[in-house]
Amino acid sequence: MPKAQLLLVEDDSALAELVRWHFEREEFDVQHTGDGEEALLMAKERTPDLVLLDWMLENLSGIEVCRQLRKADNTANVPIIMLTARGEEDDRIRGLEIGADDYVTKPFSPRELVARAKAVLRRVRPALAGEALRFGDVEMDTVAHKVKRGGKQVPLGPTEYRLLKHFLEYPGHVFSRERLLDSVWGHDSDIEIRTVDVHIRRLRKALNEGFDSDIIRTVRSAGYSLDQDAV
Amino acid sequence: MPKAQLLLVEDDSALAELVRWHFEREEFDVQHTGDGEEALLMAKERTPDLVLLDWMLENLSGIEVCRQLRKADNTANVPIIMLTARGEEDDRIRGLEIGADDYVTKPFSPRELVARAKAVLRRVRPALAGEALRFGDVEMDTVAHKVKRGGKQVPLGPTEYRLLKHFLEYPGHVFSRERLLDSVWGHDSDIEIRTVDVHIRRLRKALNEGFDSDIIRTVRSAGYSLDQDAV
DNA sequence: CTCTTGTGTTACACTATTGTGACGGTCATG
DNA sequence: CATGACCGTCACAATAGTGTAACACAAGAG
Repeated sequence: MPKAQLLLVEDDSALAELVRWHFEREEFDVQHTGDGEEALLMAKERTPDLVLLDWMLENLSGIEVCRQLRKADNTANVPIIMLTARGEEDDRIRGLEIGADDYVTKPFSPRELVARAKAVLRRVRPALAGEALRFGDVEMDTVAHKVKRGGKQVPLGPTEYRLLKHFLEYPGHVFSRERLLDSVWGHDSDIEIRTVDVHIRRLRKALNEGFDSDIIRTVRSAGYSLDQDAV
Repeated sequence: MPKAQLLLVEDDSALAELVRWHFEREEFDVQHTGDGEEALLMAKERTPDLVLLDWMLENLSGIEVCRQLRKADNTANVPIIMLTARGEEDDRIRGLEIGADDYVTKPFSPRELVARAKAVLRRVRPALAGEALRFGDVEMDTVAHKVKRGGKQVPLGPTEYRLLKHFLEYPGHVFSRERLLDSVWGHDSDIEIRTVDVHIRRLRKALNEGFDSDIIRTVRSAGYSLDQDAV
């Protein structure tokens, strides 16, 4: 299983080390900085899977970092957990409204922090949390690399598997062919766009074998998405 | 108006009413029960968008309800926030590990609970966290490329979709046919002006199917706009 | 009321987009 | 190194969506 990339932004270095230790023990890959500006650069360069963000920073307030992260394309969807000494209700609400996914007040239990991090990750990137991905009656076991529909195993080729996985990670989202080429085939591949159609076709065929509803929706001139009810 | 469906499972009825009041004020549609078995039935019948789940229930423990919800196809992906009097770290961690998305200990601030609920929803169903375009009873989820009126899905072609999106982005604004050609078709297209009428017609037809009010207003010699009470 | 202008409605030919099956090549794997 | 699974591409078929014209209808001006 690939490790989850964690970006820890915290200027109390003793605390940072403690947190790092707990997360590394849980197979996270931890990057750390105490500086807001630097955090933004690091996030831009290598998109983390999760950000732990201290509210009080030297250069740039945590809340500002949070806002900036939400603005940039590559980090707009990265989950953020705010860490803070402030326990005021209004602050917590403000943090959540600005786009944080969770909010933990100091002093916190590192184990609970890890549990919360996993809960958030499970939601956003289930595959990283070692969770089974599922949508309707389709279930993907990312550890065993197996896919079932209605309890029956579905044989998939590697590309179909990655394609389905991508859809399962963002259930319901419509992806353009271009976007799918980027995410599933890789940023730099010079593959014909229509190749996507063919693999969608193969994926459909495999998934619908023995069923009469099609869980892949074609959105004309936009792309494809998962959908429970074939419209 | 399409609201987020909230299932509240809580056997302290005074508390339940308080929570209900706060969520309804925020445009949630709240269903309530104090019984675990009943909660499962309700969730099965009408899949909620979010579940608030008390840990201590009469029939079935909250944790068991949580587990059952995760098993059923239609509720496997529904986010769950656990409510509990227990503040023990181990309990919190256990709740999160079992698949809860968040965990709030009593006594909690209702406002914070609402903020947390929204944070979770924003992640799972952006369309329900106020990030969808809407006007009156028409709602557009730009991520899933879906349009609903009064909760019922409306099938639209690509051009109708773009046209409606444009109107929704400037609610109430009147656009001339020329302006619409520019914005929706592109300012270099050499399309007949009357084509706009035809697409307006198609959009109307699709949106008004099964309703008797027309939300598109014709402004004679000026253009079209969205309007709640156009006839 | 009648004329003129603007809008609603429909049918239809045409275009764009997507579905599908076949094919040759490649790459692991035994 | 032989074999089979898998891949990307293409050509053609099927389908959905588009623009236009023609006519019907409605609203205001005089």
